[in-house]
Amino acid sequence: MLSQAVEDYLKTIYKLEERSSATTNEIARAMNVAAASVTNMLKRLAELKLVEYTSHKGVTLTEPGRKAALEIIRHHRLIEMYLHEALGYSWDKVHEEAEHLEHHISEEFEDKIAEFLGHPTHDPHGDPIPTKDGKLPETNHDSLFKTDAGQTVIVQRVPDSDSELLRYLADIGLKPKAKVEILLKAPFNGPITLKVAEKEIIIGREVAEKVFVAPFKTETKKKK
Amino acid sequence: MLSQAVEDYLKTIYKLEERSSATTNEIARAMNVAAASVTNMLKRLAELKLVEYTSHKGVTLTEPGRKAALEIIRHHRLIEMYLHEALGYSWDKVHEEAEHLEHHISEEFEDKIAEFLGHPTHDPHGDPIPTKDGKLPETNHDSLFKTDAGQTVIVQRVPDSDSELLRYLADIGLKPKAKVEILLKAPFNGPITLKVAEKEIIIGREVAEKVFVAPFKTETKKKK
DNA sequence: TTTAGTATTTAGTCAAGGCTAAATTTATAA
DNA sequence: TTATAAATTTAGCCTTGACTAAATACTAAA
Repeated sequence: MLSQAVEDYLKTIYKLEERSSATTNEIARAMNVAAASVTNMLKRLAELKLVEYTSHKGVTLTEPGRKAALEIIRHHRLIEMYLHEALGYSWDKVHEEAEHLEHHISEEFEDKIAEFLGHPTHDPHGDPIPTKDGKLPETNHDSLFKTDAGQTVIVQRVPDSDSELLRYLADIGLKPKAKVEILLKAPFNGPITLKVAEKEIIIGREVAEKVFVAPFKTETKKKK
Repeated sequence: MLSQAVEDYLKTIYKLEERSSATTNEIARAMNVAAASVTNMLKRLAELKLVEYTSHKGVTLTEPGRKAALEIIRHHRLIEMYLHEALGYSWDKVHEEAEHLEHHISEEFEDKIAEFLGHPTHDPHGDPIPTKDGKLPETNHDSLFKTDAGQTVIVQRVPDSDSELLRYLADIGLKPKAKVEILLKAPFNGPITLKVAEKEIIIGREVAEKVFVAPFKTETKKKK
């Protein structure tokens, strides 16, 4: 069994690899530990064959490393969903609890809650839940910030770990599946005016960059 | 926050104190660690003011130590109940999962599952669940082994950690709340014949010593 | 009260994971 | 190409919790 620390490193590396590549410093920053600690751990992970490590060049996950990372991510997102759906946690509180529990549940627990939830594909923040055999749908949504005025979109995903942001987003209705019309974008990366649930709201760049959306398609119903 | 190791020691000490007193060797045996490791830990626990430690004399929990132990036990038993009731775990599997989870849930989680369960007083094995303010009802039941033939009793409690035994007990109907008539006790600590749910069953000493019961009272209904 | 046996503690190790400070490597800009 | 900055690694240290082997303390029986 992998230690919690090892699991946390793998998860972090996985997420960094998604965006670009995982270097010592980036891992250190993401995990809030000293760079020297990371170097140590990377050597150990390499010995465990969980990563490919080249000194001064960063790391990449091996196949077993990737599998392990996805397993933890599956735990995390299933637990978030379970806390929200079964225990009535608000969506800004699920991340922290899941952050601990993800390392300590058994396969049986995982299966039982997945079953209970009807094998969900996404967590409450719109993040996809890896399948048990380690598959994760490709998702590559644009942020609200990059979307042009005049478009109508559906919110797909928001960040999961910033409670304050999540409370704000819930407040203004920017939750996954919400329909959003982009009314106006002020020049020079200024505020964006949206219509959400019949209400007009104005958000700034910082928030707009963190809300990911996909185009709304009217004729999504396939009536054959 | 206390480490998992510290919590496990406190829990073990608490349970040993219930039966008699907690000595280095007994703790070592109960936890499956070397006695020297226990000595080390006892010194640390004493520094943390969680136990009173006198060299060569064993330990007793201080008030904060007792509180902490009861909190873990509350977690454990609530989780067992939750796994059983909400997730359909069989009663022989709840202990092991709870053994891990008990260290990693938040106050909020504790409260949410207690709420969900309607603030239960006992876990699936009949062990009492400490209240949030650290109260635990006195329980001092006799075992089936110590009960005389001819008596009718109600099962109160069975051990929680022996899966095989639990499966056997479930099989023959010896679960908490079951009504049991003691038909016959063979001499020289021999087999005991019981009537449980209209069926006659025969159990040996080893099992009888592990099932705790209280006298059945017909007129328990207080109709004023 | 001596002695054997048992319980306990001491001493010294080890691995995991963290840290800081110093050294080194790589990258960049003049 | 060379100086400097930034990234990374090395070296050495710390704490937690485990271990074994050796020393010591307690207890009970002769």
